[in-house]
Amino acid sequence: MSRASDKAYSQIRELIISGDLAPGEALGEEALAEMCGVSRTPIREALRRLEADMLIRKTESQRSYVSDWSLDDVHDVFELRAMLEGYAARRAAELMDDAVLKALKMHNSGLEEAVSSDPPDIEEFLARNREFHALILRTAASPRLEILLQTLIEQPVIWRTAHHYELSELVRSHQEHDELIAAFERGDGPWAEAIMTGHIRRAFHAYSDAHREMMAAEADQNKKRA
Amino acid sequence: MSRASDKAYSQIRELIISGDLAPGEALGEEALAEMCGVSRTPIREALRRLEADMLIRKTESQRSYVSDWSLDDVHDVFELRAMLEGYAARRAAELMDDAVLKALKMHNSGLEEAVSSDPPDIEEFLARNREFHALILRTAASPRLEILLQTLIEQPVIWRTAHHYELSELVRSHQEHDELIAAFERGDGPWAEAIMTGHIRRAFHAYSDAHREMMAAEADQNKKRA
DNA sequence: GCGTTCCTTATTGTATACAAAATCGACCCG
DNA sequence: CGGGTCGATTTTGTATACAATAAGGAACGC
Repeated sequence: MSRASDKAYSQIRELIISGDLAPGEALGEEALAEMCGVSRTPIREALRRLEADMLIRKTESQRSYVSDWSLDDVHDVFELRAMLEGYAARRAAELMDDAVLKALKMHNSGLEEAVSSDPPDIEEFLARNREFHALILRTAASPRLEILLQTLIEQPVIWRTAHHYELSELVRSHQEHDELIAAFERGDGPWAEAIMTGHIRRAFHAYSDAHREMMAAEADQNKKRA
Repeated sequence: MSRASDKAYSQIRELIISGDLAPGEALGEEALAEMCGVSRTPIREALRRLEADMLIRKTESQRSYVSDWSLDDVHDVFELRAMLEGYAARRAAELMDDAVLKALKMHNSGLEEAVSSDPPDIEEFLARNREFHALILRTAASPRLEILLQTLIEQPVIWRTAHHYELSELVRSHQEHDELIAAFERGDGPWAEAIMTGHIRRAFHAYSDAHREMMAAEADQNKKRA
């Protein structure tokens, strides 16, 4: 993180994920350079990486914009995640050991706490959730699978929408994690895969519902304003 | 392809895929710059892209080397390919149209010709095979799937080894393609997926056998030399 | 002889200047 | 008005110089 290009990368990345840089927004190299306090050279390197992450896109004339996502795009991503994370869970179940299992239980406890508190601590929930899934992925011991999933998981639209999930969805997530842990304890790969696939697919519908709600609320506000 | 960084990218990429740059070999930016007749700036950009393609790796101190692959790595890649290309085939079967079907048949005819000629035209076989699979992938209509598979498919170790496949393997490949086409004609997604998964998994064993042969032959030569 | 330290050298990281290309707007013509 | 062309301005691409950092090797002590 000491190199300027790394700093620029994480800085711009945060701005995109937090939504401070809105989808579709233009990203001029000069402006970013000034913002990050570095020259254009490391900015260009950061932009390349962000493009590989699919967080930005480039027009045919090489100008950079924050990626905008259609519902179809999101669906596409969830389909792939469901398959790949399911596969990861199956492999992880076969390679699971006690230390990892213990860590998973810990993350899921933290996740439950975050959900149970009033009001629910969504950020904490998301952090624990991320850790939980990352740990499973690492346990699957496939470096390429890890790389492939990275780009699918780190999607701002999805994280932002999570703040509008129903509480019941969050509780259900925690329960499914418990069931995953049970599958891991028994080393039952196919079971773990089935739970995980369902878990991700359900997450898509939770996203889809929350998204629809948000759109409706937005349209409502626009009507009032008019 | 007009930009210097693009030229550098494809030039270096070709050298890696052809094997002129051996696995493990160091890639100095200065040296590459001179070789390509451009400055280091576009070279650095090309190296980033090649790293994303997993054709090169970088040490912790940021030096670049041509990727070297263990058999485990190759196995890992084939497992993922089998799953993802299987999925692509299923989707493609559901979205197939006559034009694509015709093109697939054409490629497979070309592939058969390449196999039937004496001696078999391996380069032609590989080219047609690539086209065949690429067309299926495109028909699956999932931009992200396409991106993910790209990095798994374009692996020099695998292409190079293909030259040592048994003739019977090539014939079998052509037959499996025919079966895939039959599944596509009937729009039978699960059938297409099953064939494709098997097709890729068989390809791994063909690779593995050819690789073992090559290793044995090499060891033999070393013994003679000593 | 082995390991360590320090210095030299090679290599990568960053900044800046300039070249090439694209966008935008004014202006002109139909 | 609408459309198109040209040019000014912005933006990206490349080259080069310099700074920072890591590798390699010599000299030294143990």
